[in-house]
Amino acid sequence: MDKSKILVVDDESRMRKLVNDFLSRAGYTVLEAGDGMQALEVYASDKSIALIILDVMMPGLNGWDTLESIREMSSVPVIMLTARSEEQDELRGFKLGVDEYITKPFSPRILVARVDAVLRRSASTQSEQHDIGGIVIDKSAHRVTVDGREIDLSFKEFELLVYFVENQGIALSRETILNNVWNYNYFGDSRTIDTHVKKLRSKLGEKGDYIHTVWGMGYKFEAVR
Amino acid sequence: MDKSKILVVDDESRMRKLVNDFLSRAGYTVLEAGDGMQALEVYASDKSIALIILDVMMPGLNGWDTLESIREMSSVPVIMLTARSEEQDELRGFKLGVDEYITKPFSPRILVARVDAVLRRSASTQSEQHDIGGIVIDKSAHRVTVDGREIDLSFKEFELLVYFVENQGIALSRETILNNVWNYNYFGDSRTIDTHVKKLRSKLGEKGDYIHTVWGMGYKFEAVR
DNA sequence: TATTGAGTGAACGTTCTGTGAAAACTATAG
DNA sequence: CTATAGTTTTCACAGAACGTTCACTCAATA
Repeated sequence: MDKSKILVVDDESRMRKLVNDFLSRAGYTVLEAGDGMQALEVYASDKSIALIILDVMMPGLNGWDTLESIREMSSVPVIMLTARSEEQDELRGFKLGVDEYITKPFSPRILVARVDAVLRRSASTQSEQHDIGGIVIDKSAHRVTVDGREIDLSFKEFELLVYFVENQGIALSRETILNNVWNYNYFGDSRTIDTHVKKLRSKLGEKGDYIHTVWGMGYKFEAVR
Repeated sequence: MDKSKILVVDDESRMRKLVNDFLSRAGYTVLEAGDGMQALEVYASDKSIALIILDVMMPGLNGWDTLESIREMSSVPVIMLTARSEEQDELRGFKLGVDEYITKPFSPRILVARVDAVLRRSASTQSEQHDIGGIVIDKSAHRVTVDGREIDLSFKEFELLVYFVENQGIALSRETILNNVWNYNYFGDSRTIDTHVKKLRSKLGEKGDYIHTVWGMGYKFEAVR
């Protein structure tokens, strides 16, 4: 399968770059537009774009107006970026066929997960499930079973485990983990990861040592002892 | 099974588009007509249409007159779209074989559910019924029994329960629930869901904990403790 | 052995959920 | 049209679950 093309529309270049980074790393091809007009031009000249991520609050053509114009030419999937404080104009969104909302600030993991989900949905209707060495993760049900036994994970623990599993065999620094599982504007102590790892390990029982410590570096998930 | 073809008749293009969107996403093929005359033409030239959704209030031929003409050529299933204020001419509808009414505003869930129901009914004479772990839901009778004992649910409680049951095992955010169970133009507090969940849980008795809280996320229905 | 990093349990502050009651809204009957 | 009962929504508070930090201990490296 080839990489899907995604158009990111935001007036803040910092935000565009950020989203671009995350999506590029997730294997997508990313195009950027700094305002609504530019977005329309870009999309008009390249209808192979699979998904558009639209910031709501922009000078000139705002996200909604831009979307309205886009809808005149296509029903391409759209994700709206909103600030927490901004009211989500759900009615408008619904009518215009918004597929998802992402509230700033968001974690890269969530961004990528939503993008994946929307693209998957637009392709087919399939439920995402991982199964690694006896650990079964059902993302849609937000459920994890170890050797058939369901275990109870908190939100962050779940997010962290999913991140580990989706990056099996790769040594991940605390920095990297923080950047991907936590919000991009998180500035806390990276040792908080240790605490979550501890809890994860204990909740995973004997499968807990699939989470390997890479001394002086970080952690690595691998389904072996 | 191939997609059923549905003809949507409404003078407001926005409304047509909206209904089209919802139904397309649900996997139906949608045709549109902007007035009664056009509807008659479209239907006359394509009798493979499985269902017609008719707005009552239209300039020119109104919904009723249009339906009358349609009935001269076919007994195709029909759903009438009415505004809350408009009186539902039930007698007339009954005589003309109206299958369902949908009152504006409606939620996507209701639209798709009614369409599904009508088409299913028109295919076989089966009444829609769920039976999950002792909870029996008769959708057409709008009745719920728990371990054989009938319980009394309000409209919203019923809708919510049905939505949960039809999405078993999936963690549903409040956002998602609001979008699907409430009207598309609902702007309220998502905590209202908590209140309904509370009442549902208590009315379901010990089966109440089939509704699981997914902390930091939403709720999930699962017929286990 | 000295130094640096990791494991751990407890404590704290934060965020989210459960809940009852009040308010707003609807439908119904008089 | 008004009163009334029932339903839905909002609100505020209490309590639970969670995320984070900290101080300490233990382990790895050189």
